[in-house]
Amino acid sequence: MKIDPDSSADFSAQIAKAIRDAIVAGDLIVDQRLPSEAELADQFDVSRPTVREALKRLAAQSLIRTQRGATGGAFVNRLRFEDAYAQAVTTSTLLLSMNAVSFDVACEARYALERACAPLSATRRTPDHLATMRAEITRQSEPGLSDEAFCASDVTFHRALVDAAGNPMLSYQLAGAVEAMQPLMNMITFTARSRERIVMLHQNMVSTLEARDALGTEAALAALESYTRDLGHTVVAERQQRDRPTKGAKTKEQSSA
Amino acid sequence: MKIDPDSSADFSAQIAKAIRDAIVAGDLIVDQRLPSEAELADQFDVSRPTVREALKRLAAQSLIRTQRGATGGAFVNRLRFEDAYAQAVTTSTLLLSMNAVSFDVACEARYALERACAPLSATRRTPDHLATMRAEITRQSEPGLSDEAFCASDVTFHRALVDAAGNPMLSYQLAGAVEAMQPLMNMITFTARSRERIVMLHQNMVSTLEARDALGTEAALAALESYTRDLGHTVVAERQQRDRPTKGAKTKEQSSA
DNA sequence: GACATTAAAATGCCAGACAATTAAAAAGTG
DNA sequence: CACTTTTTAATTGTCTGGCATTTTAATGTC
Repeated sequence: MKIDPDSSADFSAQIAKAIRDAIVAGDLIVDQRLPSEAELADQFDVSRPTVREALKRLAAQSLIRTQRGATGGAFVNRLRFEDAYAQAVTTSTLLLSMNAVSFDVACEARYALERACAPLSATRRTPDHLATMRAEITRQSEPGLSDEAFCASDVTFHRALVDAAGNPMLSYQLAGAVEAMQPLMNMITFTARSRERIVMLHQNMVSTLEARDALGTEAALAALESYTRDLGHTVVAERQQRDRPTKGAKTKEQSSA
Repeated sequence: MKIDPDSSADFSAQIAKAIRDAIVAGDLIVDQRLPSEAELADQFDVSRPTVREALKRLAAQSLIRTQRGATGGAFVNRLRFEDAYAQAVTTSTLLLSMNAVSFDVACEARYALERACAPLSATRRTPDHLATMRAEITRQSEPGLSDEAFCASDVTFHRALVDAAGNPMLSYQLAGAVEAMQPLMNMITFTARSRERIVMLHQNMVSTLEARDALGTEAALAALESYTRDLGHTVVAERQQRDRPTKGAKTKEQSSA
């Protein structure tokens, strides 16, 4: 293993890339121990702090884990779906908040993906999934429920719908989309939405799932999307009406809380 | 800002988390300069190398960028879709190769997601998208094309299909799924597949897109999925027949190259 | 005013050291 | 011999201090 001193990239970035490539290529397999930091420093001909910076980069991506002690060291980590969720949610959240993605676009993406699960979920849903969804519907019907709790319950409900598809890869891809949307949806719609209507649509979804009616589930999701996007338009329109009269200020509908 | 010396996590992990949370929460906005490493070391009451490790963790996630020189430092990075692609592809690739995800499951997830784009793509596709797809079909028809080049062209084709939906969030979510599948699909199907058939299905897709026939596009995708999964089953069956006669070994159909 | 020089600030990198942790080896003990 | 305790070695985590490099700003000179 060698690195290029003339490269524009930092040593630590180059070393991280070399190790990452080795992992992706399968040259380093799961649970395999990497050389110690001192050995790596020798191999790459850099100092130990530089190696450490490289290892921290990989740790940030959950590609390795480190253990202290005599038999410790850095080990290739088995990347689990749960580990990948958190990163996907953070990334999606920042993509949404930093790129002026409109509520409409985010909403469309989310429901398009979710509808992709519907046929599979209708086929494979188990009683457990239905029970989870029903429990969340019950929760959503409680009068004293806070807005935060309602939204959290909403996420759990939709996660169950996605998980019912029985495809972990699909669940992973959707986790980011669904969870990242939550703060955005909170902010836009919690002032205006009708919980009764949402609960009704959720009930509709569970019924169609129980009947293994894929088209019905898709239709219910489409209805929920339509309602949510209408809400978004209404809120945006209200804001424009409220903000515009005073001045012609260019108000970006960008969230930052 | 403070960190907990009793926590099980490393200082650098805690510091990275604190800064990451501040970015996600919007307390640090895009292009804002973080305090210098020395100042951060003072604030968190740790040494500079520890701060540096934390910053490298954030850099690995493209959350910050660093600049040298007098006005240099660490700046909050605007996370772009392109930056997020690479991470998503790496993560998806490793998820597939490390979690014994079967070809069938991966394939199902990929085409489910892709079908989710079909209605949008059929509505919004531009002549540019159609031209890109046609160019790739032409390329895929060249007799001397290598397997690698054929697969790369296949990815480009499907990327165009996804991009035609005109939703960057959707494109981002699908980039990982489509590109991560490439190595897996290569390995499984390149021995057995019929390029003519794939080209035919691709042509079918372009035609239906041009006609803005959403259902037709979905059907073409479903046909391609069906063909691909059949191929996968055939290859797996052949392998089992080849491997089993010698011994009753439990051969995991797991890729690692 | 234009250009060269210098200074300052910041990251990138290094050497060496010590602390903390962990497991294995060694020693002791009944 | 079996068991417990102690020691030792390996490894990561962290700190101190320093030097090199890069970039901008200020300063001086003609």
